[in-house]
Amino acid sequence: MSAKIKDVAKKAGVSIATVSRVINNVPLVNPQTKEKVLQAVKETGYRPNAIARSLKLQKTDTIGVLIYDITKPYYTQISRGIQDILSMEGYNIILCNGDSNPDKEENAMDLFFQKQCDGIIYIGKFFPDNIRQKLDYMNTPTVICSSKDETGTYPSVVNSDYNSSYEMVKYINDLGHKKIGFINAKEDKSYCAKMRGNGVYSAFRDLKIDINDDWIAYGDYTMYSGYECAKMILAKKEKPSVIICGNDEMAIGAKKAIIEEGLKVPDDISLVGLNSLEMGRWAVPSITSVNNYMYDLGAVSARMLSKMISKEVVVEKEVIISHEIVKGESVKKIK
Amino acid sequence: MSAKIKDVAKKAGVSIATVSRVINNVPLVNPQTKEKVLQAVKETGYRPNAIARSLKLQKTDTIGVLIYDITKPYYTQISRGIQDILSMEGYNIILCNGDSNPDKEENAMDLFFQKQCDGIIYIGKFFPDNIRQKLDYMNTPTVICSSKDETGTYPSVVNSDYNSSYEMVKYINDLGHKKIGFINAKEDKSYCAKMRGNGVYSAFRDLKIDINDDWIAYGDYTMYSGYECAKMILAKKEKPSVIICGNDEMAIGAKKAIIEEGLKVPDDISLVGLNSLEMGRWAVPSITSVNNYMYDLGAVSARMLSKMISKEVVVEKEVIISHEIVKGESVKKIK
DNA sequence: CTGAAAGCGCTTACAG
DNA sequence: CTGAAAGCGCTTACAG
Repeated sequence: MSAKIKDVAKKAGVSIATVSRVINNVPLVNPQTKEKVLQAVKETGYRPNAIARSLKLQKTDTIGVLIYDITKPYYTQISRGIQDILSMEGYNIILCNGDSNPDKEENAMDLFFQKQCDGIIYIGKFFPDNIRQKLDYMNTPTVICSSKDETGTYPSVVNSDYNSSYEMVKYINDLGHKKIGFINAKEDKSYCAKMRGNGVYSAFRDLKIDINDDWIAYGDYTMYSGYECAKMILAKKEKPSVIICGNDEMAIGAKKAIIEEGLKVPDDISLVGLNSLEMGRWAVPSITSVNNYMYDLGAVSARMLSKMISKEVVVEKEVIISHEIVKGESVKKIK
Repeated sequence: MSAKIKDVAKKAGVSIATVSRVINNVPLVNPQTKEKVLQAVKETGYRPNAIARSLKLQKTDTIGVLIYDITKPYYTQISRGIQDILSMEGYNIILCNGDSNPDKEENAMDLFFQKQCDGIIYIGKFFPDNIRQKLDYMNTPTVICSSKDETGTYPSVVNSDYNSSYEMVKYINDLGHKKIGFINAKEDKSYCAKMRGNGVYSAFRDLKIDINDDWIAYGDYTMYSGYECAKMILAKKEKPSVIICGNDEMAIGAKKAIIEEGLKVPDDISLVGLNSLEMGRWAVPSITSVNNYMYDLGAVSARMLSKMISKEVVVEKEVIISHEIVKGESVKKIK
């Protein structure tokens, strides 16, 4: 059995109240007493039981993090940003994968509630109503990361997907591209996909770029789906001069498809992504894409949550993380 | 304020003991009483406080998972395997990144101890002595994943790195390669790197393959380091016919370097990795590598820990996960 | 079948 | 400056 506060008290010849005060650095303790206690702590190897402490204090220093799928690089980066900041601020993390599965997500919320989490970060493709309802009941400080609470109850931290996608279209248009293909993820199942779609189509409109339905396809952000979608597009009689992919995974899949068709990137077809990943930068040719600072997305969410927990006023209902176009080798200038 | 067991008891007109029995499905409760309680639970939205429960029961259903860096694909996969199994078995997870940093690792162990974790999974490049000492004191069921406790105190789950590396050398040798380069990670800082190195060099010896020091370089498992190491090797007068890379990240970096030198993979230089990743399979050309079943590595660790916690006898001191060579397009047959 | 009570390991207002 | 005691929200052996 490991040492309890009682054991330390006995060894030091004081009450458990005094031991507690020493452990928690409450001032007014006689230096000699303190010394005795510290000595007893050392001898017993005592570490306070955080569970007992939490029960008394009604706080756990634990944050529930529900993430779509830790395995996807985009989310992995976000989660690392969250973990680093939260751990710096003295919090620890219970992590669950939601997989956009309502049951898993609700179970995670119940867990966070029962575990008395001091705060919650929800990271998913979109923010569903059933989770909002749970949260309303739970009444725990919560930040929505990478999607948005449309009711405005919970603050959110998101990418500047609309703007970055718009700029990307403008960028390739400036290089002479008018025949533009677009492989996006389903826009009704993902907030990112919706915003990226909105940005792309707005730019099409403003720049008078015709939409060719033959060149539009929907994947699911995986490499394989990018490959499949590109195959479909390349099977049409006329081919686009560039394909925009909703993320770099799909761009990498599309690249493979293009090469398999005996075409070259960017000589025959240019390729861009809308969310830069390390592997996109190391691909040959490297993928021109958008750096969304995923790590910062997580870090900012964590800082915001930490403020909310300490009752600091958080005025922002929505923080939009900036972005940057990362120029790779996958785009050719036309004429 | 959310409902406590007392509120439910009052509403149902019973004692808290009875509510507790209903919640925990203790048989001998009168069906009508049970019904009343269930009704009161529903009306109040009561969820038992897991912290209070843990304090009384002296178990938290929480597992501390210390992982090297959740951001690296190899570890991400392991962590997902752990999370899926543990969550199926009713456990939740506190996750920390160790970064091979002794302070971070020790802090994580203290956290797991104070949070009264029922079990621990340690996933690092190697298993350091300071952590073993902490664990000895903590006396918590622990599994070491992807490295090994050389003292044999804690069971470990590892890849078959020695065998897979040996086989890989044999495979390329069978294809006619005798001039073999090797980019590994530092063998004294990582158990995997050591075993992979041992396998490669044993095969060199058995197959009478000469080691050319010009073709040996040490990276750190990142793409960039693979790139740098390959550049170094390619700068020598004579070039190898194939380069073995300790993992696929380094292989992808090396590929970039080879192409930048105006050479082709596999026509001029073949390339293999020793740990297959999805991105390696989608690279062009795809990387011949070893599938180490990283997800299973995590899953098996989790199952083993779960058994240990429920006092089932775990006889294995070491589980070695099998592997499979994944043939890609990055190796040419010579003559 | 059900309730009163002890106790899990802490913290802290209250007295001294 | 220090200690006795209450209490955080549960579970369960004990009585009835």
